[in-house]
Amino acid sequence: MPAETPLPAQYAPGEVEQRRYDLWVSTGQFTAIPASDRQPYCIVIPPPNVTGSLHVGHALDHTIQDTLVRRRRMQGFETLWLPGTDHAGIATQNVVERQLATEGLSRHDLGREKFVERVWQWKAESGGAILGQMRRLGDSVDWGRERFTMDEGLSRAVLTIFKRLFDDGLAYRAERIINWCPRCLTALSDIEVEHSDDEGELVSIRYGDDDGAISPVPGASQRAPASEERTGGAGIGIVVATTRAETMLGDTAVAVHPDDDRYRHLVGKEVELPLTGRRIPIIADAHVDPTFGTGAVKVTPAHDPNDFEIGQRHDLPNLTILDERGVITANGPYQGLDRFEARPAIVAALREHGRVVAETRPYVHAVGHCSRCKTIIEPRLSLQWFVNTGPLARAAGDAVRDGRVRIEPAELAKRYFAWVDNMHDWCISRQLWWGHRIPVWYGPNGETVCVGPDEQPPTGEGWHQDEDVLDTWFSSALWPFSTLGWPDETPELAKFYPTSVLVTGYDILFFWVARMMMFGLYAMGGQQPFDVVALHGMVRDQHGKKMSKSFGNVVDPLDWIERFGADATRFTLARGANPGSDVPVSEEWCQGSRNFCNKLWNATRFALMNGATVSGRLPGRKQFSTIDRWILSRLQQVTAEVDEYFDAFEFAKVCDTLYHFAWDDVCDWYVELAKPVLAAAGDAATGDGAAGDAAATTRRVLGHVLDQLLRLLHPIIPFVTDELWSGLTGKKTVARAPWPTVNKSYVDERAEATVVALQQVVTEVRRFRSDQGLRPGQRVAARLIGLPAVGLDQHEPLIRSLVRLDEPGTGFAATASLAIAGGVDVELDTRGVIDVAAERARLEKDRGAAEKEIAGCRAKLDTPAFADKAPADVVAKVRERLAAAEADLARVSASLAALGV
RNA sequence: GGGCGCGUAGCUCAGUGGAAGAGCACCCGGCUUACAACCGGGGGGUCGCUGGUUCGAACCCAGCCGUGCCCACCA
Repeated sequence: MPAETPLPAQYAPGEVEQRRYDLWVSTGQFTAIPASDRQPYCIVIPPPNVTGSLHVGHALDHTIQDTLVRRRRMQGFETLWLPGTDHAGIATQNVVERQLATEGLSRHDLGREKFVERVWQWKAESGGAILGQMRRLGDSVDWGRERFTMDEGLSRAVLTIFKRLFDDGLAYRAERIINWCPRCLTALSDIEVEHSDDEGELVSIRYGDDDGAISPVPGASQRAPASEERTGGAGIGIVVATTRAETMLGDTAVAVHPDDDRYRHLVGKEVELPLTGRRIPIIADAHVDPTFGTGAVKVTPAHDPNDFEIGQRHDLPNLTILDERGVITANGPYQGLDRFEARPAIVAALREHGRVVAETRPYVHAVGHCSRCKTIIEPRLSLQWFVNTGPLARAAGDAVRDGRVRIEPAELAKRYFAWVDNMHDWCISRQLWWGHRIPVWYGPNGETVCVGPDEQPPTGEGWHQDEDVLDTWFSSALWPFSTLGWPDETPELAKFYPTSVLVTGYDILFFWVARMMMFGLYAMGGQQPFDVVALHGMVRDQHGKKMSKSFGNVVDPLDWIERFGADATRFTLARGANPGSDVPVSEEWCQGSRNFCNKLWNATRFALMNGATVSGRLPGRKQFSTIDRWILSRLQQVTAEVDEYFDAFEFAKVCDTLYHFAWDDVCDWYVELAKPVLAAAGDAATGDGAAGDAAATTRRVLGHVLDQLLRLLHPIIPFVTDELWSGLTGKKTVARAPWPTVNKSYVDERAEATVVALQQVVTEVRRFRSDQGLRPGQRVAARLIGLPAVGLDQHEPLIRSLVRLDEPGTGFAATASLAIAGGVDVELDTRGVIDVAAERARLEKDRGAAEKEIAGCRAKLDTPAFADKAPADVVAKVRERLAAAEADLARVSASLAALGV
């Protein structure tokens, strides 16, 4: 008799999720204990911006991390998943500045101190919303160890490392050309600049005297014979090409290649700069590409990085003609114009003076934009702090090269090397107020003092601190050890550093991963910050398109959690997560995941209604039916595969394997095959010993398989599995239940082969029934032939029960014959119901397939080289296939004949 | 300009030397009391193109076509 079950027929995630999460936290499931003697496993979360909310990219990133951590926890590791947020310099400052703007205020109205106070206030009130959202997703982070990149401890870490870099000469201040955002009004590092191919206008301008002018080379990039380019005039003139005409106001030279014969005679002379009357030298520098344009370059050291370098080499003056907002400061008619207003104005003026040679032409070239606000970057000469990345980057590259750190997938290591091996110095100062202020004081007599965390800054007349703050990625780079207590020697640091794995999207390989490597190795005496970098892709829509608001294809994970459940959301993401590749998702797929959760729910519900048991040892081998041995064998195989895929970060395959095992093997076959066994015991309620024992064994095996399956799925879909597992076992939570291990003694290939044969028989009969249009309830008399040969003699009643075949009674007459692989034949008596045309079509299809197979096998075997060179097992396999196909053909032909055609 | 991928069923993707696979979508039949968020059955692909290597190629090699991404200081 099926027992009553407390479970409703459908899984309702909402209430379960909240209850389970509270239970996990209140019972300390996520709390790490540094003093334990368990093996450590640690992941530090990529700290989301404190301004952020949980988007689908976080959901993917967190699902992967949570899955890894939960599995390790079940495996008995001392696990720590450390949560926290990033102060996100520009982003946060912008948020608060916008808020101020609604009050008609700017940050300057408040002043630095008040403004920073205001940001902290904002953070206290509305920052970190994402942390609450992480609970919805089920993140098993240790909430007792939450950190913030500007909290006291981390600030101390920042000051400590800065001081060390300064003392080692690796942090330095210099006047350089940096990337400047004229809207954000701050310097940016190279990676905060995004390049795009924009269309500009290449203008050729003649500098100097008319008669000395040299025309641009026809075809622009062809080098023309030098002799023809020479002009004999006494005046000096030269033609340069530029896309940024306004910068000519800041030119301090014209450069040509030293070996360029066209210009050799001009080097060392001066030309007059149009519109200004200034005279500037013509210099020779190897940087100039003689094949580009005219082979002569205007040099603007204060507004172009290359020109700056040239200027340094030739001791040219740096003439700044733009202010921090990109407005012309040079005296003259253009003063006060924006750079993009000045450009056409200057081209027009040059044209008026007859200085524009030939026509201007459209020119597509890479233009840098601010990654935050998309404003076009203005290279700007200014005094900034830099990190000399040379030795740090080399160490960061070596740690991967020598295998101490593994990048997964390995192909992305190439990108990593390309970057760390060609890194420029890192500009770390930002002209912002929100962030770690640079701990350097300048004295009245030009002194520069870097003040460590435990030192007092110099006092007295004329001393002042550097106004700038550090790049937000500076503190992020310390995250793997600063969060564990560095620079103190804490138990956490001793236990959990190096961290085990760093999970993040490949898009911040450069921003973050490489820098953590540099600083981790530097601060921790050459110890890497993590052993493995597991990179995942970007979440995309079901057509592989990037998610964007303008496309309207953005998925809100909280919406999915609300409608389909956190587990369904997680499963959908994990199911698409192949290492390093992008993850397509769609609402339909999330529905499918929800359905899967519901399937598990109902399978467990069935088990509970039928008294499945989970306690005590499994019965001895002799008690198992072939079906029991099959499912237990499959379980071992699945457990092994899942472990293998987990270790390779192949989450998609973990999901796929468990999905099919759960749905196909457990639900569609094992449970269906268990029903008659359980029903037989029910029929013999008065106590048929054999049927009762078989049912008890089935209950125990079903309970065991579900118990193990729920454990295997728990890291991916923690909520539903925990609810079901605790219902099944009566225990509180599966969170720390031992992870399943493979028991090889349960591997049983014969049982697997037998059940495959059973499935073939059943499927074939079902196909026949379907083709014949037989009602599900309609019973047909049949004779099953050849079952013993495939080990199915014991299971004939089971098969009959599954496909509703009666024993061949008196008057049985075979009217159809199903030839099934392995020599099994099912003869059916379908008098009165058979559809001759349908049956003929079915058989002819089978005949065609058999004939094709035979032809294929023969062709192979008749190739002499095949027999000679192919391995014996391959040849044998083909012979087997041929024999089977020939047998099939014979049976099908006989059936067709019997059909009376 | 340099580098790295990818092209397999309508869609998204597995498969990387020996019989073309999955999920979803589609078609047919079913409320068979765990589940209609389900069950059973089915159709559908010269594996981008062209050559080559091999007894054998979706898989290895070359070229081409298409497509995506990353890096980049050619004015």
